[in-house]
Amino acid sequence: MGRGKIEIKRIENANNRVVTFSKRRNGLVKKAKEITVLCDAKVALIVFASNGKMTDYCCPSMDLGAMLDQYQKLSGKKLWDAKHENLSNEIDMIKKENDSLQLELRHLKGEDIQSLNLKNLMGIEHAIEHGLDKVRDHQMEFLMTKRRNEKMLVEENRQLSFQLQQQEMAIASNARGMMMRDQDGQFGYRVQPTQPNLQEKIMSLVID
Amino acid sequence: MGRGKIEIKRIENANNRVVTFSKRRNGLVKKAKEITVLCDAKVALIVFASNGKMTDYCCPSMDLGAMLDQYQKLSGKKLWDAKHENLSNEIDMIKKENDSLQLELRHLKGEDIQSLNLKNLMGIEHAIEHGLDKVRDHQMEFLMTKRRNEKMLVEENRQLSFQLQQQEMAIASNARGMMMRDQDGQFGYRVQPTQPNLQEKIMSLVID
DNA sequence: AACTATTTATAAGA
DNA sequence: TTCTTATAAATAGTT
Repeated sequence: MGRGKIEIKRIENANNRVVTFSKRRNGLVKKAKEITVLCDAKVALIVFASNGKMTDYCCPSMDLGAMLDQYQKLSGKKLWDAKHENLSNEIDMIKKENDSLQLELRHLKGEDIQSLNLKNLMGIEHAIEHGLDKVRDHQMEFLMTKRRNEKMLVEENRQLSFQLQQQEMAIASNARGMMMRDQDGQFGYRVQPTQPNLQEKIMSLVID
Repeated sequence: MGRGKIEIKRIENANNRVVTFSKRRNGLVKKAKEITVLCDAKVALIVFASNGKMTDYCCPSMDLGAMLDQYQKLSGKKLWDAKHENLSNEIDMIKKENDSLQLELRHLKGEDIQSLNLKNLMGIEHAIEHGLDKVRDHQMEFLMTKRRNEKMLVEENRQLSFQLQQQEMAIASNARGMMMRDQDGQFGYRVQPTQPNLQEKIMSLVID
């Protein structure tokens, strides 16, 4: 339908090919619209040019998603259902793993053990005992740390008291000389702990 | 293009509509194929007749699924991606639940407890102790059952031995009379336990 | 992008 | 549905 007849094979001249594509694509979309209106048909059309540019048409009465759902039903071919199935299978797998974890957890808590035989029970008992040992070991570490810290606190207190006492004595012995020169009492003494941050550190450990 | 010009509006005569649909659908598919070959284009076409019957065409160089993937990328519209997202989210949720179960499990086994504080440790200790109690209770039930079964076995043995002895005595006392009439010894005695299935039942319990 | 000679599609009829 | 055919529509090559 044109000045000359053409064979239906790839148009080698790139420019002609692009022009023809443009004309025929428009014709195709027009025809799609026409059959939609004339015949109550539902049409979905997607066209990619060789340069990747896309044109699409979908009848106004149904969106593409619905068209494709219908397509899958009628053709039996899977578009996204296959991907869905993969994901669903993965969900099933994880759920099963989850269930077995939950069961193992309940067993370790002594629940749902009615159906277990003696061998299983003994295995679980050993696992629990082992866990208990470890947890208690760790608690013990905590307590040891606490005790060490308490000892350090006590020692620190002792040193502080000692220093305080020494300084009070120094003040007392100097008081008389000071009284002579410092009428306003503007020079005082501050008591500084030897390791100023240590007490805070220790307290946080003890409270924890 | 035909014997007369027609307006592009729904064809009211049902028969004409069906006929026109058939002709134009063929034309549409033909044009789709032609542009595919002539212009290196990728075309997907789905047509539903008003009676629901479907026709589809997809260029040979790309399957419909790939076409639609591309469509989603280029158009930004979502076809199945939304459904996928839901499933993916569900997977993430279950995986998280899984992880926390695994962690709880490891804690009960005394693993990965370095980061726990004393309060958590004590909670876990109590859970473990409780579980251990329950498991041991249940083991104890097993052992009690076994012991009961052993007693029953012993009692059964005692009765069987007694019956055996009695029958042997009976045989011995009748043996002389028998010898007179039964030269071939074809008549014998079978020892039957009083409850033939009991031993098997008990054995299965003990072995379990 | 427009033009137009031709081919192609198809509406109506059988 | 299919075939036929007159005619409308699409479009290949040209400008």
